[in-house]
Amino acid sequence: MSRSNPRVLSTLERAGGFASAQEVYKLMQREGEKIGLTTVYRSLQSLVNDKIVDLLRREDGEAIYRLCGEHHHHHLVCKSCGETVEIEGGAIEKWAKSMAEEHGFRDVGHTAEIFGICSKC
Amino acid sequence: MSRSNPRVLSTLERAGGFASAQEVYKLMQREGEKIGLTTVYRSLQSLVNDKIVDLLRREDGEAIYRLCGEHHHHHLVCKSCGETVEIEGGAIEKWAKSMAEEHGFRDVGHTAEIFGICSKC
DNA sequence: ATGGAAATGAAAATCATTTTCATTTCTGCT
DNA sequence: AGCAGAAATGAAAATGATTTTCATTTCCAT
Ligand SMILES: [Zn+2]
Ligand SMILES: [Zn+2]
Ligand SMILES: [Zn+2]
Ligand SMILES: [Zn+2]
Repeated sequence: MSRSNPRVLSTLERAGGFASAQEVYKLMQREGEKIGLTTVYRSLQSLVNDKIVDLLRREDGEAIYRLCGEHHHHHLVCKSCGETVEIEGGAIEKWAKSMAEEHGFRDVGHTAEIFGICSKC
Repeated sequence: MSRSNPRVLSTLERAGGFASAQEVYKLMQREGEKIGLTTVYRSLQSLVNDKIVDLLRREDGEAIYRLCGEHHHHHLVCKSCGETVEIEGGAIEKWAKSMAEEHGFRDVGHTAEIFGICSKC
């Protein structure tokens, strides 16, 4: 396992904490950083392992990486500008738990995201 | 736009209503059906457009297609065998709506899935 | 039957991601 | 400083799903 190259994390931050590997790579190129695409991929993977960033998927399946607080939470995302608000999911947590119990499922997790258009857009 | 080849839908049903394009294709091959991979892709896309199947993503980003009732609902999925239960999301609907309002978002939608291990597994 | 539209599928193209592997950089030790 | 092994790096090739191209076939209405 390789450690994350700190410039990758820093670039992801600069990108608004929300970008694909290809985007991070292109951004670093434009800014004159000398780095290989492979290292960008490896660093982002490593950040995901360390739970420093979330890995999710665009509609087309491309992986996007998002900087992320440490506790369990959900997101409210602007479909237009990408602005992301971390929100608490109290109601979801209970819903997931009760639904799982009702149907006899164990070891349950869940995903929940809200997306729309933010007030600025 | 092309119409969906009915044998594709029928195969997806036979697969348990849950498969990737590649899997549907391989299954049809094994069963001696004469069909091209391109047609399988086109048919599945068309079924998604018509909202007859859901399109979601495996962890690795591969698209999987799932037969699906017609009204808005959520899913409880077994990570082991893939068994899927359609569930109502009353609590989620309210949560999503209130969170969105609270942060000034409009045109909001949401996704929510619960996954765990079913009682059989 | 006939002409145009829709469907089909083989092959090539695309594109994100992973793998390979040789080279470079780092680290601890003498 | 000098050296050895470990870790990091990145260019190029490989992979694999999905899309595009395009020529051919099937349908359908007249
Ligand atoms: Zn916005
Ligand atoms: Zn939650
Ligand atoms: Zn199961
Ligand atoms: Zn809902």
